[in-house]
Amino acid sequence: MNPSLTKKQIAQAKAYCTSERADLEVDPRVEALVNELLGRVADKWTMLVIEVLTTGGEMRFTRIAEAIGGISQKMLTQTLRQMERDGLLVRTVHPVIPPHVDYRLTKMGDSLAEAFCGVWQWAGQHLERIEKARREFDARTAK
Amino acid sequence: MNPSLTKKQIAQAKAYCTSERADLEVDPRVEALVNELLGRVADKWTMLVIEVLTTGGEMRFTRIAEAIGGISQKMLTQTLRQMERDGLLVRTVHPVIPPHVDYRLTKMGDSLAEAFCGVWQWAGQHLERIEKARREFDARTAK
DNA sequence: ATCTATACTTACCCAAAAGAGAGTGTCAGT
DNA sequence: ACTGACACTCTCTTTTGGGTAAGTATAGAT
Repeated sequence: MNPSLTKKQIAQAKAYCTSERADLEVDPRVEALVNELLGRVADKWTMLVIEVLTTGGEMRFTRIAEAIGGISQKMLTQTLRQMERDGLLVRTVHPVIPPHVDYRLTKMGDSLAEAFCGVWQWAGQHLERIEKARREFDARTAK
Repeated sequence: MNPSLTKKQIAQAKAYCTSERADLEVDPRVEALVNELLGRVADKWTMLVIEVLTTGGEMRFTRIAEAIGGISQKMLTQTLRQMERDGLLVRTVHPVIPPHVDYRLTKMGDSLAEAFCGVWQWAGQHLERIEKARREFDARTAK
């Protein structure tokens, strides 16, 4: 898959949602790239870290782990590194002993948090309706 | 974990993003529930199916598979069933031979598509910046 | 001299998720 | 009689995600 992206393709991706999307043909390569990105960026732990840092501001390793609860050191390190690599957060090492490392979201990280808000709100608003739909479906198919 | 949700908790979830979230204490149970929901609803294949059905309208099994590309029958069936159960799409079986089954998004499915738009747009807008961040990170850490 | 705190890394392991591929039922067409 | 179309379902294998536990470095406290 081609990792480069033309201006036109980005314009398409942007236009995708804002316009009436009746017969807008989106280049499959844009889709592939955006999906690959979403797959990495929107995983469980990343979302939780974003949430914690959004509400807590700058925090250090152990405090993030406590705030999330139920994450292993391994997974937290992994997630944090990935997010740093993607430019979603900055990692500041204070060379003291014992070690002290701070994490905070970048502007891009903040903007991702905002983008997620739509989905987050949707989930809050539709939670009950989904649970109802599930109950009905299960009742229907149990027969 | 308690699967029920009070009116107050839903209000909190809704308020979470719209307000200044400085020191808004969100009930951890709301978070747990919304995350569970997002985990199921926002997975890779569900997003792709929503995308395809949003642009393509009512479609049948094989056409969806073609449009997505690279999905196994098993995963498509599984995703579609789950979405039906959650009330995101309706499955219409025409009892003819060979079988003919149509899928289309419900209103709730459409609204989820809209909610995803924020993230989708974000991905389109930040793709290049992320790729740049990655290159820089890799250059930095390769030393 | 030993313990503690902090932020990791490494090695090993398991379970769940996903992919590959074959099988199923039925009728219409050749 | 055989093939193909469609929407699956079943089984088997591979991949991935993620947990546990141990190790590392070093200053300061006990």
